[in-house]
Amino acid sequence: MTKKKTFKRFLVTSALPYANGPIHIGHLAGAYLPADIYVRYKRLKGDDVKFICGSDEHGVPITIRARQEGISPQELVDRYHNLNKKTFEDIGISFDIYHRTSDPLHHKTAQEFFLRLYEQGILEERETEQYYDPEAKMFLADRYIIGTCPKCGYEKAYGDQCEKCGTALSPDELINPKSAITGSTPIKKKSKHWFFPLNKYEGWLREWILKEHADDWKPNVVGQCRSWLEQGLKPRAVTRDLDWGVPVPLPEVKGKVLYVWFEAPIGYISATKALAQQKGFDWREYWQNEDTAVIHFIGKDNIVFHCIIFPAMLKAHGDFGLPDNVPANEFMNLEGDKISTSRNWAIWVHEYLQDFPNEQDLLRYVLTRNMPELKDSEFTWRDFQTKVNTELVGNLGNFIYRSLTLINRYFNGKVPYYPRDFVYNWITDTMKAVERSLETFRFRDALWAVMELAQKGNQLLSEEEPWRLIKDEPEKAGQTLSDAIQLVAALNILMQPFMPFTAEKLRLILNIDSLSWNTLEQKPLIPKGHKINKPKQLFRKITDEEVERQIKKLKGDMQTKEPKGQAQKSEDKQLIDYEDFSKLDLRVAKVLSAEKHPNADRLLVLKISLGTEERTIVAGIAQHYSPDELIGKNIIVIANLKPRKLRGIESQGMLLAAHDNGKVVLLTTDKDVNPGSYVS
RNA sequence: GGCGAGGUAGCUCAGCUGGUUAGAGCGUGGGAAUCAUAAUCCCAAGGUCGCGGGUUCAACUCCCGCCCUCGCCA
Repeated sequence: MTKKKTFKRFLVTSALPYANGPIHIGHLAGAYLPADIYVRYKRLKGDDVKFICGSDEHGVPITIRARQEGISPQELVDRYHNLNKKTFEDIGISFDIYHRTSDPLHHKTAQEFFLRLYEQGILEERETEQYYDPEAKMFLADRYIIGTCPKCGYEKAYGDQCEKCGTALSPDELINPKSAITGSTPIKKKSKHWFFPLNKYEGWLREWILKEHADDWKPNVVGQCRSWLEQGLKPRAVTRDLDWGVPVPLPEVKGKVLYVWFEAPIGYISATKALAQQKGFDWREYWQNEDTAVIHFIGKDNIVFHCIIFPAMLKAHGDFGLPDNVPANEFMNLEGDKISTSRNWAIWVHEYLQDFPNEQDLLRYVLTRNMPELKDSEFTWRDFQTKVNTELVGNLGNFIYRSLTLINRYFNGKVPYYPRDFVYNWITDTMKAVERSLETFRFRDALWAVMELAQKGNQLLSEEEPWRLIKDEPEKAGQTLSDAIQLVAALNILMQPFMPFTAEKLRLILNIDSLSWNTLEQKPLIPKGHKINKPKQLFRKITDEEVERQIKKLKGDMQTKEPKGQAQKSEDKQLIDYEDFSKLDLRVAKVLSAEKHPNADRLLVLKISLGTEERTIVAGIAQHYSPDELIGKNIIVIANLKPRKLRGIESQGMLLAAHDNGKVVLLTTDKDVNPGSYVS
């Protein structure tokens, strides 16, 4: 924050989620939760803020997916638009509007934007030659062309890259190219397109990002932009040949739409317009007025679009302001692995809401505590449990509950005295710390400052022991509890942006209605004589069983997916010669001992005998076999596999097992044979 | 391969523009307390700050090289 500008209005956006799948915790922690916290805070302060989002519904992946499922693209996006809209509502992401890019208003807005650039002569017209699938009647993006890799001979290389040998390819290099969609042979076809000359904005972008925003944007954001700018910007096609999307608004043009990268971010503008229509304000105040701060919350994969491409578009258009900040987060990993939609390695938010009904704030809390603000972070169910049980239940919930219980018991629910001065100091210090952190997008720090206030409350109670004072010096006990309830009231306001559901519950218990941020400076927050309601627990503990069930669900989901992939792979496997097979040294081994791997849930460490020698092997079968039932068994191992460390323990071989729909069954011998016997 | 971000206590993470004994939470060990969902409070132990050089009176913090992770690009 180099210069503190004061803004009259805030326009906050979260990345438009692509409407071909549900929302997972990585999305939430990256772009939605931080934005929501920020917006809720701004609203509490009484600032004028609009929170904008919506579904991104165009593009090739959606058409492919719809084709696979035998439904129309519109049906597909309807499904995920509705699901995601509801998911966001249920988890408490308080968008002022959740719009969608298939809406006519967006089509119109995007087309007008295009025409403005077109009429100003900014767009460059070019004719290109591309592959075309005559059966599907569509042009093919590089990755939808499959053929034989000229380098390694792999038959299923993509038009942009061979996954086998890793070489970058162009579709022209592929031998025997086929359409990935219909399998037919694509033909070359000429097509006319319009390009946006990004290169012309390079100098301006350098100045704007690397100089003006070098200090107030996050280092990962500036760094990523620098990376792009150093490599040089090139003109980018604004249009493409496709029938699903925003049609190019030129009379002679048919079968072309605006490219998603161009049209989707305009969705922020369309959504604002839609909201303005509903609420009756002028949308231009939020996009075309210097007094408005535009803030885009996104994940790190989206930096280039929000910091380089979209600003260049806005600049080219001429009427728009530019984003003031783009606080991109890094990624959240899950149980030691990257979140992956295709492998189903994810916690889907709508499923969390089913498994933990009315416990939105537990997830919101843990995701915020571990938000990937500065680097990739890690979510585990164990950690979820620990944080909920120790911090939410043990610290925050406990302080509030014991304070209210005591005041209820000893003073009939009435606040007996006015607080002492130090309480006001604690509260204003916390308020300032939270403000400072939130204004600089340090959500974890902000939340922690709140939790520290609760801890101070616990310390106060421990030191002064009102339950003891009540016997001989009841007025002192009353003083302590009057202090405590001020802290509870402050916490109620402070937690509001992070845990709105809990804040609402607590508000009812406290029997208060004023919730504005300014109340934190009010003396007292709750007056003497105020009557509170009977307290209830705000949080509950997460049990070991719940954690285990979730972990099992996560891993099970993945396993049920695997067989499919493996079956497909086995069809892909090429025929081999006997020499290839004879390279394998397969042997019978006897299991001497087995124990759990100290650092991995899924691994067992086996000591085996090969007759002449003993070996250690590490096998991923802990979920299917207990160590005890393995001892003494004959198993089949590959004895000449290169040794490899698995979670710190070297595995000197590999055992064989059959895989069936998530079941794993060891191979063994029909009759007993000596350890070390060859298998062929 | 190029560029960017990161590699800090057992785990999850903070450490601004270089400056006294590198921090927090959890976990671990010990103690106090019993109002509170065996929750709370106090104390302690735990780190070659990825590796190797260099600049400096002084580097986790700057420079160079290397290794590893993630991302973007080709």
